[in-house]
Amino acid sequence: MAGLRRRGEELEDALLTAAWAELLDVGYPRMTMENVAARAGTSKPVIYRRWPTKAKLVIAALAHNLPLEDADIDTGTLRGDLIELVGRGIKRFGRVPGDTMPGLITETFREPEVFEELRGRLRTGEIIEHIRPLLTRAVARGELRTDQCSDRVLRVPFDLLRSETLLYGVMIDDAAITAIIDDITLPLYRLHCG
Amino acid sequence: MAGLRRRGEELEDALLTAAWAELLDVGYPRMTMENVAARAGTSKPVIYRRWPTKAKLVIAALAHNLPLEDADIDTGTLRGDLIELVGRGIKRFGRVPGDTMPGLITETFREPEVFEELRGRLRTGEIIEHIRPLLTRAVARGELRTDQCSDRVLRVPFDLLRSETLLYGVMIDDAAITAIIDDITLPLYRLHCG
DNA sequence: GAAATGAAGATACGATCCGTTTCTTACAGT
DNA sequence: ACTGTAAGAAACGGATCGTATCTTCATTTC
Repeated sequence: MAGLRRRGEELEDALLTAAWAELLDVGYPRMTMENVAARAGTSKPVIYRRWPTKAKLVIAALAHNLPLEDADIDTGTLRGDLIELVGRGIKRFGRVPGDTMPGLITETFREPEVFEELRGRLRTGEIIEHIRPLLTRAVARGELRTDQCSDRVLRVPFDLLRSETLLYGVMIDDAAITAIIDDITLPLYRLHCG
Repeated sequence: MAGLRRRGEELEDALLTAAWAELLDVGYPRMTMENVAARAGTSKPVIYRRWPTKAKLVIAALAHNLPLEDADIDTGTLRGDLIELVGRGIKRFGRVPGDTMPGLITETFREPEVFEELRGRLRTGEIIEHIRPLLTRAVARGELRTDQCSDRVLRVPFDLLRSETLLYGVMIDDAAITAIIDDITLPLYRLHCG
């Protein structure tokens, strides 16, 4: 219309940003492809040429707008490191509308490929690789004896937080975090690695 | 049409049973009110006269088809009791299609009233009241010193199982259960109540 | 610089499904 | 038998997904 036609990365950025804004504004179920297109100043087919479904668009928007800050954590104590790591996780996911993950899980449940992609982003792989370095450093400091323990034990703080996030809404305050770390996670780690 | 018109409880049972069967067959997102009505041998308005939304129908169907067996558990040890309790939980939720809970959460997120109802069924109330008696009995036997500990600690086994169920599908084997009980739950309970 | 290629953007469409409305007809209580 | 309430059938409006069509611009290629 205005003789200005975006292409490539510029257009893609606009779409993912629009999708993210729409998600924040109205939540997953009320986010429509039509509105995302309108917000990006374009039309639906432009979206569908890139992402075949709403679920895949949202997954792409998540990755685009919630980059993993893999910055090293080193507060000097295992407790401090854990609180920092979990806090970042909360801050990161706190920005995701609470209905997004359930929405994605529901929609992709019957599509193994997309569901796998989603699981991969939440599951062991990513999370464990963030926790284990903290343990290793704690061992180096003498706080623990070994960093060898099962993934299931390592995952505990994140599994608990995810459970609370999904069920109780997104708001998790500092008291909840310290409770999960001090009352549950640290004792477990000490038991298994101390 | 055939001159046979059901009423009251009989009809309601047929509807809830049909909803449950439909849920098992095709999962939450593909379950339609139309098909539920057809399966029950009736029509949509009959459903909508009882439950105003799909979400409420499904919640009712869950309650109808997954009765809480509140039968007392007393295996003689806290470990045995916990494994039994968790096992029942798994058997119970293992029959719920994996996409049902996320589907309900997604759809009811913007409807505080229904969402509250759903939370109430999963959260503290129900679950805690099932775990605490086991603790009390363990105290009576001398296995623990007190049954006073935070709800969050008590909930741990169920939160972990829910997390695994949501992310990894419904299949949770006995090894996972005993790992959650022996490596995580019991040590925590002993720490906080021993 | 002109032609060819390919994607942008607008519009409209088919399909599905929710929840509602309307209307007829059977059953229950009096 | 009479009457009111709810069952059941059918059709509708609205939203939204994903697709198809067609024109128009921009980039690439000669």
